[in-house]
Amino acid sequence: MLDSKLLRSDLDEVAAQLAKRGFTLDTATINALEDERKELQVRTQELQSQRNTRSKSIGQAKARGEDIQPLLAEVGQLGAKLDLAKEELATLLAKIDAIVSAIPNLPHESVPHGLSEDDNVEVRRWGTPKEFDFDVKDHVDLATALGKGLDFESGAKLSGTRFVVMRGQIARLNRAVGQFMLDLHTEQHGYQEMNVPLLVNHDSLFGTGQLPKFGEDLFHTDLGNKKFSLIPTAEVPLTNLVRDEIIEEAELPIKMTALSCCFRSEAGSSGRDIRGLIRQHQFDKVELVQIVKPEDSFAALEGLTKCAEKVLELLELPYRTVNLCTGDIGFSATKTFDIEVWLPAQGTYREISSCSNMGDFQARRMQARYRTGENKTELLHTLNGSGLAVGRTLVAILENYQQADGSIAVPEVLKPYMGGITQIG
RNA sequence: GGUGAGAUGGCUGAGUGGUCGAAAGCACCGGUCUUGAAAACCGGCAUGGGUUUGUAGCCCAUCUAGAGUUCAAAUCUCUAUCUCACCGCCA
Repeated sequence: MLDSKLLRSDLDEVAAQLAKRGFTLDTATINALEDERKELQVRTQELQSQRNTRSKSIGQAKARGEDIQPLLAEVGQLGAKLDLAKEELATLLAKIDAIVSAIPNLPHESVPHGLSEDDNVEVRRWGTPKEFDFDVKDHVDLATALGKGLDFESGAKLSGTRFVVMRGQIARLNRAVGQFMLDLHTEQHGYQEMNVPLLVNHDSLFGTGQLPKFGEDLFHTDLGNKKFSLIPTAEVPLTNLVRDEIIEEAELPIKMTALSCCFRSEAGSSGRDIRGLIRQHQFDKVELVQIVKPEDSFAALEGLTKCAEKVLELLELPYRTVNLCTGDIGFSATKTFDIEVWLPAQGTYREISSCSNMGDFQARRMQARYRTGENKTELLHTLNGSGLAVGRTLVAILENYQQADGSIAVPEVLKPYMGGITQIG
């Protein structure tokens, strides 16, 4: 959510910033509604003020034992006028709120301009893709051959397309990857391990920006009067921990990590990445979240991104890091780095982590604040990133560590998590 | 699932229709005192919004949330949510 003061004072500048990310702001409509709002709100508050003072005088007159009938008659018509004004105002505010809630965050000045992913800027590259002296297989063929380690047919039978059953050492490898990441971030990077609900309420989804605009990307439950949604990422519960809170400055920064299942409807991507583990309805992910003071957030983004990259470096998987352009960053983000891992079967780098600084955009929606040294409350900044997506890491390991006979070498750092075995198959 | 009790400012907690945005205590901030600190004393201290050149003033809203009664609601009514206790069921 953008600052409503900014929208009032500098609407044209906001529109110009948003245009950079391909979002057209209807300034004429907003201005018209805003004028109406100003007039109506002032009038409503004026009526309320009148009612308050008269009610007060009735109380005082009664206390003095005077006849209050004339006063009652006078205040009578006020009520009807006030009710009408309040109703009109509520309708108008709801209309404005619907528009403002759907406006994305402003891109930071360090974000490259561009309208599509072609304009993203690579900022660094690590590792060298391995040369294979045999025909590489993709992760589906590799894992299927290993005792149906990845079983998409069973996934389809149990649930449907975009679901998978993992079996044996592949299932264990998936668990090992998650454990390894979690241990790294808690033991080396100073994040606190968290375990959070996978079903959350609508307030939480609004807070991080999934609602109202992106409801169709989520799975929803509806049990009587309880409406929950499955989390698309642990960013939602972790970040919402500070919703409606005032944090003491000394407690900042807050750094949290969680390994969780994530659920996505993939409504807009039918036909994309149909094969394999890349785009599933359900997958594991280790999430990194930081809650920081405003002046620290861009440095924190660099640090958080580094933590995610470290996972790939320890796994010895080549990657590149990309500064997303204005047209490619997400709704709530002011700046985003994507980390892409090398996949030999596709001969390309594929996204495995997305690290974003949300600025105060989520904090304003959540009313997440901190108390400054001067005893004032100020909005926090929130950041999050995958550290990493477990399923996609599994894909990268299978494909990068495959050997000529179809077996998979176990990455050095994962051996303790795999009971000491050195290869699968 | 059943029964009962609750939900008030950063925390504890008073307040059952009329200057209540809310007593008091704690915490916090400033000051006096002190070589310094503590104690004591004095003062300050909620949030969101509107208006405005204004972090001035004025105004509005907020005592879990929503709806209602009333000229007037923290206070009365209804609904929801959450918390606690006991019972039942259960991984």
